[in-house]
Amino acid sequence: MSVTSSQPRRPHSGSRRDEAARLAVLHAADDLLAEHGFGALTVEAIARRAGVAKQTIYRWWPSKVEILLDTLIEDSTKSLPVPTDKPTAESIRGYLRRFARFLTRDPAGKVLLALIAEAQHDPETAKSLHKRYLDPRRQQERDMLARAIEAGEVSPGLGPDATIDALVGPIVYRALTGASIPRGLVDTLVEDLLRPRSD
Amino acid sequence: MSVTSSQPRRPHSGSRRDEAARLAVLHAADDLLAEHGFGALTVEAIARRAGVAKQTIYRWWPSKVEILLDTLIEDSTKSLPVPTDKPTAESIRGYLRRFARFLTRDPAGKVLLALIAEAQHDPETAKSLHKRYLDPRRQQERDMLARAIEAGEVSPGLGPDATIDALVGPIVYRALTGASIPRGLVDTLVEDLLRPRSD
Amino acid sequence: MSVTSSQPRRPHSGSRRDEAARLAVLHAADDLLAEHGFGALTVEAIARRAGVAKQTIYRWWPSKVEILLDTLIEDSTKSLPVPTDKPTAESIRGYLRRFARFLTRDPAGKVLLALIAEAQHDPETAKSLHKRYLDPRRQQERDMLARAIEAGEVSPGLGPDATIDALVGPIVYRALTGASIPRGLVDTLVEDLLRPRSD
Amino acid sequence: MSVTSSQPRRPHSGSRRDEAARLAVLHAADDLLAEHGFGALTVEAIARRAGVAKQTIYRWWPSKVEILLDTLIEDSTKSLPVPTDKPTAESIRGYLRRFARFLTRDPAGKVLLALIAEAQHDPETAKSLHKRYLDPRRQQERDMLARAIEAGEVSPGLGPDATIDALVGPIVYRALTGASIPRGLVDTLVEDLLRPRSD
DNA sequence: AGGTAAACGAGACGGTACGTCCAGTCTTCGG
DNA sequence: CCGAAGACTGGACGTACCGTCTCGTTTACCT
Repeated sequence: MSVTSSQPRRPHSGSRRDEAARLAVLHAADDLLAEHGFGALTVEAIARRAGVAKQTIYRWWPSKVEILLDTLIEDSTKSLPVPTDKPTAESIRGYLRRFARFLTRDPAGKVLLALIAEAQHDPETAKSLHKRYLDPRRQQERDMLARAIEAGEVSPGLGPDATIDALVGPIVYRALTGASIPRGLVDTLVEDLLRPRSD
Repeated sequence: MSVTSSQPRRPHSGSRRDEAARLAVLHAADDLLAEHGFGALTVEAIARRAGVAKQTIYRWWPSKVEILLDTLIEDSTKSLPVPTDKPTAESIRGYLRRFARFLTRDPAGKVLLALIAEAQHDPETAKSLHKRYLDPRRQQERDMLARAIEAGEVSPGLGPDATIDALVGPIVYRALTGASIPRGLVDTLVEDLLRPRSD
Repeated sequence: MSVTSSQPRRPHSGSRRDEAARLAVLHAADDLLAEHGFGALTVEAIARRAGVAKQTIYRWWPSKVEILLDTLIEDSTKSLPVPTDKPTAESIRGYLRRFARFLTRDPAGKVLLALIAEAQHDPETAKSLHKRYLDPRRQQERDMLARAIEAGEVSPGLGPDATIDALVGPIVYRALTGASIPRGLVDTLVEDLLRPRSD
Repeated sequence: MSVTSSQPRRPHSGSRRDEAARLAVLHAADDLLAEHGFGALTVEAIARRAGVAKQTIYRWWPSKVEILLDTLIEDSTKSLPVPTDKPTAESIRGYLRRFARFLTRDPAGKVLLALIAEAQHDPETAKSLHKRYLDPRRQQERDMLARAIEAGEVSPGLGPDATIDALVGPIVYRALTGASIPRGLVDTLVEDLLRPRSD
């Protein structure tokens, strides 16, 4: 018997998790958020759009927040990596610019804003968002900052977390209030907060 | 003697808007948000708690967002006025500290966070929030800043709105992520962003 | 403008129960049972068919069994009254014949069979069926029988309930098993069970 | 009968139908019906209880009705045989008494009631119930009756099926309505219906 | 002083989404 | 090839709120 029908033609798999369904749900959630806003983001709508039964969603995700977290983590790992190579002020500025762009342009950025918003309404969301997204990312950002300080590139007047919040906060806040994020804002933040007067 | 009846004992009024009902709704909304979180803040629950018919709410407020805006405006006018008297760096720092305290301690601060959150989900909320709260307050903040600049007290490296966002953003962001706002953060923000290096 | 629109034009009433909705539900349930069988008799289908919201059903009926009981009581009061006037063997025979006809021909008869069936699956149904239908009707039947005995028309060899069950049981059983109920069966039951040999 | 292999030590057999699984399903169905009523009798629950995969059930039984029919046939063959030996009125009365006892006491009797009930809801069940249980049994009962008539033991005023229904109907009906079946009822039915007035 | 109009509480209504449960089908994997 | 395991679509369940509506009652204003 030869190699016949080696292409993976399977309507849906069976005893193992259906990867196609997983992706369909993730994309459906993303698309609905982008196209019709958070109000349209119901589990029923996701299921409808993904061509999947509601139960399949509830089997794998405890809530729609976790779906969004999945898409956010996947997307932001790809399109918004924290720099690990050159610990320079320049690379930090680049990261913040990409972050600003991510929040205002990339659909995945809307997902983060939506999750921050949802976290205000629901403590469970707050916990998940921290544990699965904010905290790990913050750790990487702290590393980035620590290496830049060690290299003598920057010397902030605040502790690591406060410094990062001072940089990131204005960007997030403007995104949340629908304002654009001008290049000069990021530059000035980096300039004023990472290189204080006294040297 | 006897008839005292100075207390407003009227089962319900008649042909004019019932002020007692208005206050009952506002307080019910506030209380529910504080006690049981945003999830419990349904129109039905507000009506139940306020001892008011649902229709009475819909008659006067187009949505529960407007209820929250009413409470927010009332409360933040009282407990968080924008300084108008002395245009000094010190008074700006004081304002920011009170703002930080408002967001993290005052129940009314939670209302602002909830509205910023809701604005991510619903454009109508975003519009109302800007028009009725953020924009007017921002105008006062711009005035405060302009007078301080004119008085030579501060000289920020950014335009007015960007400067204010750079100060306010970190505070809001930390509040949104459930972090405390240390005194040093506000001080350093004011120091670094309002009195940049002289060159 | 005169007496115009004295006819009761009201789309739906408001604060009082909507009689039109009540009837729509009852008829929808009846129709669905008749047209598509018990399997199609879901609350959702009834709501759909009646043009009524599901909640309107749950507001007034604790279960679909109670809906069926309502239709059954209403219908069988009309089309299958227990004779109250002439306490003769003939009137009893007539009643049994109408009962047989009701079970096999009248759509409302199917409702009774369905409820007897459902009572086997669910004790709550059994309780309701007895309390609201079987018991009151049985009381009337006992009265009918007692008066006939008193009048010397009949003299059964069994107690009242056993006698009635001996008459009614075969009819119900044949209906349940999809058999027809020949005239002679009813006649012979009356003959053999109500007028025993010894006199 | 050879090796008997009385200890049932086989985890599961392999290529032939697993008798242990078959029995486990049958008993699980019986037990669930007896313990938790018809409502608990879902295919999933049977599979769970029997320690068997759902598919194993669907492979061998087209529906849960057929499972119940299997148990019913097996049980009622054992505990409720139709008399074949002595064609007397007495043996018929004995059979009816055992039948009454079967319906009200034996768990397997509940299975028959449940199947009669289910047949009202689903035509497929009605067909199966007749074909596999009611019709064959009825044939035996007709034989029993015919032999008794031929022997001059009884002389009913009705045709065979009507006669049997007149005897069985009251018993089934009382069982369906949760009533007890007094000894005198069976006696009187036999007396009045099988030995009518001599004229 | 009486009549009218508005606001009130109450709550029924048609809807939409929730999260759960089961039916019946399908696929994988081990024996 | 059988059976255990279990993922999958589909659809009904009963609940919670939504925003709209109508009822009957209660004032306040305006003739």
